[in-house]
Amino acid sequence: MSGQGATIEDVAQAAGVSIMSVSRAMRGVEGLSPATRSRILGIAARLDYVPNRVAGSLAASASNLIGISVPTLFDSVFAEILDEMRGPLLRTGHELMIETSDYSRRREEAWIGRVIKWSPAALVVCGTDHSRKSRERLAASGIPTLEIWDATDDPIDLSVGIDHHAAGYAMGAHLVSLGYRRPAYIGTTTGRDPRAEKRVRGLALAFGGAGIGLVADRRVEGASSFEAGRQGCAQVLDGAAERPDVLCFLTDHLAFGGLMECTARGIDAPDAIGIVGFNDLGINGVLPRRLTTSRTPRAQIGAMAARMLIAAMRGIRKDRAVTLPVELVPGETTRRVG
Amino acid sequence: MSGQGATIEDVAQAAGVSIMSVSRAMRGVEGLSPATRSRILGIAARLDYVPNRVAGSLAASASNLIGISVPTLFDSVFAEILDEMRGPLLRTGHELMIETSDYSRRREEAWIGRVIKWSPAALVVCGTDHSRKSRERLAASGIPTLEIWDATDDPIDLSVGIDHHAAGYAMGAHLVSLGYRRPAYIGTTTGRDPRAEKRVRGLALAFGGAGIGLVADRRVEGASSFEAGRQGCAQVLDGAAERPDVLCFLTDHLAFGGLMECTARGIDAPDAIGIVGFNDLGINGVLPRRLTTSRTPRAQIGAMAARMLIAAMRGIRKDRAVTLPVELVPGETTRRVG
DNA sequence: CTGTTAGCGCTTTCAC
DNA sequence: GTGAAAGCGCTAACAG
Repeated sequence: MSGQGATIEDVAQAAGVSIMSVSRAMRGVEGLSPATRSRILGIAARLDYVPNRVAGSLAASASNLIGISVPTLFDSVFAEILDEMRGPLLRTGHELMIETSDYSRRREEAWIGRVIKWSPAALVVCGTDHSRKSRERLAASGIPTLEIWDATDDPIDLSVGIDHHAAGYAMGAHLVSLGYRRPAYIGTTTGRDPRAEKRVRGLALAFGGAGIGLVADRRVEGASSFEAGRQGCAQVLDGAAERPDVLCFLTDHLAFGGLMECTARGIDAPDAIGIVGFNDLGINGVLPRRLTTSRTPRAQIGAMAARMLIAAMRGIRKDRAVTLPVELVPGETTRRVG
Repeated sequence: MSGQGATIEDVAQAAGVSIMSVSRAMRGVEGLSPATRSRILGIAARLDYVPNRVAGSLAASASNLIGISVPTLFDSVFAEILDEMRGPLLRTGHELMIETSDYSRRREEAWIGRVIKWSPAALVVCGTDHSRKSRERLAASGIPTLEIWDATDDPIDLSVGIDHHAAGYAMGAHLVSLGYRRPAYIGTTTGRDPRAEKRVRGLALAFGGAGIGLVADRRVEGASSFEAGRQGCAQVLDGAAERPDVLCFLTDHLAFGGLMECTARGIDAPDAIGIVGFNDLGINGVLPRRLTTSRTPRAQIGAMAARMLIAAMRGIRKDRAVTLPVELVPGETTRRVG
């Protein structure tokens, strides 16, 4: 039971028209005199009639649903992207169905199988790293599909994101130029995060170009990102044969945790060690010494994603693969050394 | 088009049975010999058949959807609650449809109107502050409805949350007992957050009992919670006729922003001023001086919410209104004064 | 501009 | 244990 809501039939009867006229009036499609249209709409409103989208979706083999899969809601990056997409998509009459995959391709694949049966108007997945079956299903579905957050030249359908490898490389090159020679990386073990791996590889490549390898590559799990960063930092400081001269963290929140650990040990940043984050998250705006980080365009990705999706649902595909720039933000947790 | 997925008819044909048998097999209902059941399931798997839930929902006037409305995804509190609910609910075959209301009763009401037409298996809304129409619709729908985060004696149907007023009062009483006499409150202007208002009233009541009023009640908007806290703190320090001796923030993230502002001004906590947060968020685990805060049971709320929902969908309603305890956590940003 | 006829893919109900 | 018939509430396609 969906409550005792009025059906299209009730409205048709009350208005003295056929249900098709009500259908047309509700959907705002052509072929109805303005007079009857407004009369029907008035009666529908009076009857508190809300069209049953389940029936509508089945009949039309199409729904107003937009399925969105993100790895997690804990990372504010995805919350920001989602929030930016929501407005435009809601305004065009869509409904969002959000899934979290926990960085699991298997879970993503299972979700695609389920959500596709809702005949969604569009699908959004995170990154470019999907199971073969997922890719096939998405490609064969004919449903507008958008890959967000990661950039690619060869999207399943559409994509908008940043070049994580380039971002990592840019930071590495920056640190090399500052004179850092013993870099360490600290991330998390939460599932596989292909974007993070790309950044590490970019970072390592830049250092490698100067003949330098990572002195540590630590993955930890913590109760929170902050805690993971703190623990990872502790482990690297305790464990590495060589004391790193710069610690590169998965995100700003990990970096802050690491910074707290260094401070607790009397290791001052940037004097005794460099600290680097990623994303330029909100916390960075209030720190006495801003983190050296990379500013990612989350809001633009979200806005662009909505725009591309809405266009694609109208059959318009202009830029299929959009790469947005990442801005390296030198902060006060690194300095010129050596 | 929902892709060229197999339909129930395809499976029936391949198995040489009627579609009813396939339907029974897929849903795992009684009335089918184990042999044919497993044969059908095998063929369905081979054909990659995924039942069309739109058709199923329409036919049964019931879906596996669970609609959930939270104010925002930016507040990690809701991300935590959602994450805890997701597992059990997914395991029982449900699909989550998450909406954010931006703390707007109007948006919540509109969403209820829409989601109800999906014949959801259950509905989750945040808090107890809904429009009259929302309450009526939910009550009349016959759909299991759960109000989370706020506690109430008189739920629409079910509720699980914390007593925000009591939490505010407890903190106020604690601060009074420590000797604080010039409390200020700093929150945000984001829509109306009835839970936050309850906490402030509880706080004010506790101080009022000692003949003390709030010297400031500041609401600010910032790019982030951290930034809002910093700005609110700056405004209170600049604006208040009397310098407050303790700053009570909406959440830990605002408190951290405020703490940074105080530090920047050379106002040390807890020596020169007290700082109080709410929720005991992850950041508090890595601070050199832990914030005095209130630990809210987000995970338990989520777990309990899922449990209550699953039971209710089976027609079982034991505890209709659950109130979980909040733990006051004295930190190192307050001290005995006066 | 408006209405009629067929379904969408599944589940309910009732036979067998 | 299994199947046939009759919809769920709506929209596509066509007729007038």
